[in-house]
Amino acid sequence: MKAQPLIANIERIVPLTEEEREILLSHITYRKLLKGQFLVQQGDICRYSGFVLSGCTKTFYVDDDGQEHVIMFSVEDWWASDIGSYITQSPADFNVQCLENTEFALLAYENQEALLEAIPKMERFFRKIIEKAFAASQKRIVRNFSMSAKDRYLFFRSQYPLMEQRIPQYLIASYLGITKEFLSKIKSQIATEE
Amino acid sequence: MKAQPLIANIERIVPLTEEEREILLSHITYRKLLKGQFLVQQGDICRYSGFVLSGCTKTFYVDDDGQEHVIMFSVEDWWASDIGSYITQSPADFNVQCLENTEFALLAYENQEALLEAIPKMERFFRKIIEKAFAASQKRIVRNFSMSAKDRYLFFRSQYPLMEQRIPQYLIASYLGITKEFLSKIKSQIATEE
DNA sequence: CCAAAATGTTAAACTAGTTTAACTTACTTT
DNA sequence: AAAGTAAGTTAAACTAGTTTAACATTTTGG
Repeated sequence: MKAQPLIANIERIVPLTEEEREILLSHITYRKLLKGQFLVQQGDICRYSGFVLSGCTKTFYVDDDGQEHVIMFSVEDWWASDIGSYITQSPADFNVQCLENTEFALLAYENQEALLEAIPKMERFFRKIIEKAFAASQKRIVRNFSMSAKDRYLFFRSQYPLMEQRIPQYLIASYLGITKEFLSKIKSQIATEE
Repeated sequence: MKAQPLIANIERIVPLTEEEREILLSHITYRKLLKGQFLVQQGDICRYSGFVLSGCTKTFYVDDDGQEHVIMFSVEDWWASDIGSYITQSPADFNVQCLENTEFALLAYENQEALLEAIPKMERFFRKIIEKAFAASQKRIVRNFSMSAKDRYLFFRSQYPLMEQRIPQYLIASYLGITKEFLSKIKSQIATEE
């Protein structure tokens, strides 16, 4: 069944009965987007949280100078959305765009509300995953201040060893908060060290 | 009653019955710490989430070179803890230290579990505040990459106009990810502009 | 299979922010 | 009121990372 990875992901935190699984699935829709298409665009209201079944997205902000800043990548088994916009149903600060053809299990905002009404223990699931994401985000802020660009790159590589093969370097540079030219320099420096 | 600000804070998100308020309060303890004392220390397990009734704390990380990096300040009506450590009950990455004599309403980890058992809708409260904190954290990451130190300082000043009066400049510099010397330079630059 | 577009590299000139160090000012404590 | 410590300032020398620009390589679509 298509949503198997989503069910598995949820049940790692809150086990569900067969009935609950069915209720859950009745609140989920599916959508395939092509490479380049957007799940949300800056300024729009983010109507969906997307659980990635296959493919890959980038979440990014375009600043006043037109520069892109990647804040996260989402691959299989991760969620993608602009949470700030989703929870308040107000205009998004971020864009979520597909880097590959991407298949999502979508939870529309209204459906999340209905789902939490129907299965209150799902509150627990969402609380736990956001807690984890928040803790990770705080640590990232500290890394950005306490580590050099080179060390952040090495950390990224060790934390997500598979991402580098699917994501262009200039987007990884953006995620690390540096220019693609400087990442290129770092990489050649690492290469000559070895 | 001492915990009034906490009750008010919670009821802005989930209204409680009189009975629920009592159950809630039975899970709360109170603690006063002096300026300089710690609610959590890096390496310890964070046993409490602290809601600040009066006073002020800094949450910070000390890196391998011994440098402090402030990730947040908590004043009245804010929570303070190392969430990563609290939720997993594993060693803390951060310190929470009082910048003033500080009075907390504490929610011990075991008590949070019991409280969520007793009043399931409290899940909703914690989910909502963490969602908000996470969205804010993501935006902060982007600001740190897309804005100059001067603009980050001006943003901080406009977002938290009262903090500057209670918190030493060198800690604000740390929060902004710059040295105290550079913040000093920024301030004199702003002063001559006006 | 070719052309164009997207991605990646190199290097020189530059700049935002750091480091070091000396000095000033403001709090505490006695 | 003195003395010590914590906090803030200034300025010169420095460096991590940016900018610009030219070129190399890979991927993609027609």
